[in-house]
Amino acid sequence: MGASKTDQFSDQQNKIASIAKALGHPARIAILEVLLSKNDCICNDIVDELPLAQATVSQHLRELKLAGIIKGSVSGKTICYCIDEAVFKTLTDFLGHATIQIQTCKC
Amino acid sequence: MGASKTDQFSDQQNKIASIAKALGHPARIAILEVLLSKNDCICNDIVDELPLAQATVSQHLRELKLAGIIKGSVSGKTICYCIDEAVFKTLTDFLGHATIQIQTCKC
DNA sequence: TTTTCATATCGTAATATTGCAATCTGTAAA
DNA sequence: TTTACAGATTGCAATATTACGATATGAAAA
Repeated sequence: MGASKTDQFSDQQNKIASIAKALGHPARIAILEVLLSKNDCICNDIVDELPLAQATVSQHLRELKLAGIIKGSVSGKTICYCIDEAVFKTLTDFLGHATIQIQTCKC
Repeated sequence: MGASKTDQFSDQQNKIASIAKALGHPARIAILEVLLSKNDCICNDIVDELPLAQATVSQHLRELKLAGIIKGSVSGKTICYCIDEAVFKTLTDFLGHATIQIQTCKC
């Protein structure tokens, strides 16, 4: 074995996990921060601001795209990356609901 | 290479990423859901409710513990696991701030 | 003390992720 | 067209994660 037993869990659980997983790397958090801080979100800017090679950044962007967190649209010679608020919200909602349910620990 | 270049990113970025990473597996989402749904959070219950072997569940609990998301305190023969609201909040806050900053995409 | 039960840890195999150089693709300028 | 540039993809090596059987640990019950 070694592979995740994703089929044993609900779609909801897998969905939330995959979004969280996509956020589970400092480079991807850094990418989001760059996207958030700019109006014009061109990939080259991101590469310039990260301590990683172009190929690696492109790969991280792919992960974020696969999880649905960002969307990229071709804009001439460059690509415009934007955050998809809706998908982002799936995780926020889960965390919100969870937080409400947290009880004072009896132990 | 292959290892994460964590030292190239800020403590904040690493912290948020590590919490998100810990949530990045459906089994760990399922574990949290079990913990949230019960007042008495004994590990054995968790094992019973997950489609994974005891050793595997224990390992997932360890990951959540390492990320600071849950805390386990020995309670006689069993262990009581509880969610740490504060650490949980670190991610919620990041997502909250991010959401506010999201701008309508110009592209 | 021996047994039993709950959980952790170890060892190991399968698979996934991370990172980068090199290369490919597609667009716009020359 | 050729050139140049922005990104994506490929291939590969290093490392990390996932899963589980087997075993260890530690506490209460017998």
